[in-house]
Amino acid sequence: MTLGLFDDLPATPQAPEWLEPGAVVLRGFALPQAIELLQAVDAITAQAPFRHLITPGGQRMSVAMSNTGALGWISDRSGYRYGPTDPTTGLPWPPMPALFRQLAREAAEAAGYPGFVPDACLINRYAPGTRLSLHQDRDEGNYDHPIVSVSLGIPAIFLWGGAERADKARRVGLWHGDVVVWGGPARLRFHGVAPLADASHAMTSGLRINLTFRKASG
DNA sequence: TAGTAACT
DNA sequence: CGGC
Repeated sequence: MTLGLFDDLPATPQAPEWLEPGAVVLRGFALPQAIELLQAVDAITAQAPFRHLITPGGQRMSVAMSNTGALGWISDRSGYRYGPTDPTTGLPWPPMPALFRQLAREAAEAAGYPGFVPDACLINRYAPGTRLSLHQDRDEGNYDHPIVSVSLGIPAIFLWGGAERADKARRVGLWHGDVVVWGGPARLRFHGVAPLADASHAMTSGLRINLTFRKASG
């Protein structure tokens, strides 16, 4: 994608691409806010720095993570959970910017989930080679609320699996500005990210930034 | 088990 | 694969 000067500029408003009932890719949905979103990520991660979490099995995740909002997702040797404070600093996670909340609500509504009010935004930073193996989002209080995932920077191949880990995963390209929303019958689908290819993007210093919005409590 | 090794 |  090093040649794709205009890869993040869709020629026309894009039709929603349904992966299955309940799950949709909104191409370019976050493009108008991309610069502001990335500026906010810089401000947030100046307070809650990116770090590589450890899985319960003791392995270092290749994705660097931070959080914004009342709750943040964390992993360590004792498990996965949401918590109100950053284990690295002991401070509350930085408050979620109104722009983030609004984008998540609008994307969820466009996907058929009106009234989404996220209380957690996991910020994932991917460098070339970074991956995220297939998993389910199962650490939230209930599964009535959708997941909203915003892609910024260099492209990735999203792995869209099934209800069981062994199900074959579909490979879906995600570019700067794309937003994936899944909920309802698709809420517990396995998903992940293939190892990132080398690429560059002017707005992210050659990285991919992913914002994943969830309602973790309530 | 949000990762890895150790296979085929 | 074994501890939440």
